[in-house]
Amino acid sequence: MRAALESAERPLSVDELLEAASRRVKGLGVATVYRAVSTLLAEGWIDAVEIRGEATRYERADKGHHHHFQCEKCDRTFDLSGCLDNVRKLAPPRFRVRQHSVTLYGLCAGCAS
Amino acid sequence: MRAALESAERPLSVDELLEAASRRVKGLGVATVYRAVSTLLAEGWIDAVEIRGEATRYERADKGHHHHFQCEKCDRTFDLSGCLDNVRKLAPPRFRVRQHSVTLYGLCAGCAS
DNA sequence: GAGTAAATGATAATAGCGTATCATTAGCAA
DNA sequence: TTGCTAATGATACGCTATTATCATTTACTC
Repeated sequence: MRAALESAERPLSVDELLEAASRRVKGLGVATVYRAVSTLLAEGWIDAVEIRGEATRYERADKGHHHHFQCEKCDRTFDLSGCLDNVRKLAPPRFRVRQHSVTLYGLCAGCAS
Repeated sequence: MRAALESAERPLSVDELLEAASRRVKGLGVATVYRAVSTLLAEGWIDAVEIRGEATRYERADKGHHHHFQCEKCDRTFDLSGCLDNVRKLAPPRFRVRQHSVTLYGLCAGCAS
């Protein structure tokens, strides 16, 4: 399970994780994946990536602050590197910003060609 | 229904819409709200605002391009004006960006005080 | 007012995602 | 092997948001 997440270069959903991990271990069930995910989340080894209308994905927690790209065709989520420095400035006065998310939607390199 | 959305200064969820519209018309049911929302969406009079883990909100479609702020305390969604000009640059080469969303989370002016 | 078609509201049904249950299996010490 | 505990997988269940159903009401025409 860890290996699957470790080698994935993008956040994986429970289904993707199940499929990836099944290649190594046969006859894996969803329950086990959910259990592993809970544990890894509690450990802080992975973070949840939530995208509107999508199943939650999970990725290694040691990546720095970054955002995501959602492919509208293959439905996969990719990491984007970096961030925008002036995001917080969008907030009206007196609003306290604690976090933010930037998500791009479109076609990934594979689907765009 | 239209009046409720027209006078709201922020996107409303179906529940909020039901409550707001009920003040004008008595004994309104959820089904009617959902039906109205479908119609208005089809007409293009409103747009859906989807935020991770939140029920879909709806707002007038004639506002320009903008983003949203989600209050973590009162659970209301607010409009932010403007956008960041270099958002698309976050995408890796060969990725085709079709749209993007920027959402800030934190405390709104009311809840921050 | 009578007749008819469309709109409404209460609620059952569905769908997607995640959790709980529980019998079975795997691991492992003696 | 035997016995025992923890982990696993199949699946039932639950929750939330939305849609479908259908009897009833409303609106409107004659």
